[in-house]
Amino acid sequence: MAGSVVSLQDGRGTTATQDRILDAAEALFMEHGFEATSLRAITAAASVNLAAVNYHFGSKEELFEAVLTRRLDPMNQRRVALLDRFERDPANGPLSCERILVALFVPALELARDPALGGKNFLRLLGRAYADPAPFIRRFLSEQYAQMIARFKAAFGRALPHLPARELSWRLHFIMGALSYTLAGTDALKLIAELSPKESPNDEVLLRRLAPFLLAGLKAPLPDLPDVSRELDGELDAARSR
Amino acid sequence: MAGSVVSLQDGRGTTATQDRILDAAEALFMEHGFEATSLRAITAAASVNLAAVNYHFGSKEELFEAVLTRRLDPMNQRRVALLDRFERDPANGPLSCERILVALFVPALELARDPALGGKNFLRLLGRAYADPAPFIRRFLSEQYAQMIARFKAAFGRALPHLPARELSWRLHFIMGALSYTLAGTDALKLIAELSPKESPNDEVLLRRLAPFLLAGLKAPLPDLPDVSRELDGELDAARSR
DNA sequence: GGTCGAATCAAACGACCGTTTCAATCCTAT
DNA sequence: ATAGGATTGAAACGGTCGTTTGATTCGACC
Repeated sequence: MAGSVVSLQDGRGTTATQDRILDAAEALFMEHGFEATSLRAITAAASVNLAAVNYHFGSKEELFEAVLTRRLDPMNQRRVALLDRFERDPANGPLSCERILVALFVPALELARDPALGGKNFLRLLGRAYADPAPFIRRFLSEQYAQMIARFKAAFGRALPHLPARELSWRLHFIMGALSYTLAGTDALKLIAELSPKESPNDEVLLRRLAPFLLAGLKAPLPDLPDVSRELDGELDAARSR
Repeated sequence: MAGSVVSLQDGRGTTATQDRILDAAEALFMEHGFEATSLRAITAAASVNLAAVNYHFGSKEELFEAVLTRRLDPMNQRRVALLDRFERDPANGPLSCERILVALFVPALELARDPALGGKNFLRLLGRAYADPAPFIRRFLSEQYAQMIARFKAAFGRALPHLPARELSWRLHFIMGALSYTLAGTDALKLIAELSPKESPNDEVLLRRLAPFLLAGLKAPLPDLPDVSRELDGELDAARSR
């Protein structure tokens, strides 16, 4: 029970043991997922006693949340802070979609780039968590993201005044999906190595390809009755009567 | 061992027991993932003896592959067949991106729509599998998808002759990512209910929103040095020196 | 220097896991 | 009808799981 009160042994509220556990858990959760990673594997990798996890974090689920919070919370705060700074900057008039997307991407890039901050491992873990239907994970993520998403939705809404709110919500959903899938990408790294053998396979070239793609999707004309939709109708009718 | 030879008890090469196992496994794998779903839970839900899975499928992993193959194989064959039909159709000249995307989406929609074909459950399971780094899952999926992806990449390449092959590969990757994430979507159904309370929350409205978004991304101008890229550079430099 | 809480440790708990075994049963083909 | 393979059944195998316990060590403070 004493573990629930943060230690004051160092300035950041965590002990060396807790940090070693978090580092090992981050790497193993990323590689095998939550369910398939055992506390014994984590404590062995961290050179720590098995009971230390339950002592310091309470349970395996709480450890998982701590792993996510450690990186996700600062990243989302940086995102909102960056957006605030852009919005207050009087030089550029109304905020463009490009700059909003920059505020969304740059903190993720900084995290991926700085090995001391966890780097690529964490982004892959985050992408996995996004696809996990476990209730406690979904609850945790939506709580963590709710504020940030709301802020960015408002910003995009001002940048795209002609876009109905409902349509914007969908497109933001698609953006977060493509982003998390791309970052989780077990295949993405392989793809980079195959396609760009000269570029070092970091997440930066990845996001630099993703941004124009998403921007075009964001600005796409309204799909009231676009070609693809009509063709979809026709094909589905044809398929139904086959 | 005898189970490895398919029974001839019915016309489709599977027994009623095997079908019940596949149905139960599909639902449970979808809900809890591969690792967190036990054979005991599957066999109990299927009202089948525990040993039946190892008898009929060999192992838990092979059962998982059988669950995927049952739906995925016909769906991808339908995709390629549809694309073939479009390409051979002399009426419409060179194939448009819209029609290629239709060939990619319609078989998924048919599967999602027909409850007898497994419906939404399977698409969610597929989305999960896409994000799973387990080696046997990744190997299986890339084998299953390799042919289909290659065919569609070639088709898109003809429809977008100005787009370098490398860029096209990236955008196809993004498309498959957004598609699988959206279909896996634990959040998507919730989003539909919130945004479109009048529409029945099926996958069709979902894909109808996704298609225009992805089409715009596909046709996006080349990101040689787009605004967002330059802004990204600037912001990253600024962040580095902070 | 002794005290007291925080932290670590080895060991065990009960539960559940995937898989195997082998006898009992079913179904088909002779 | 009956032989023989295909299928099902109950039970157990060895392991691993998350969590708990109770003793032991550590380190700051009066």
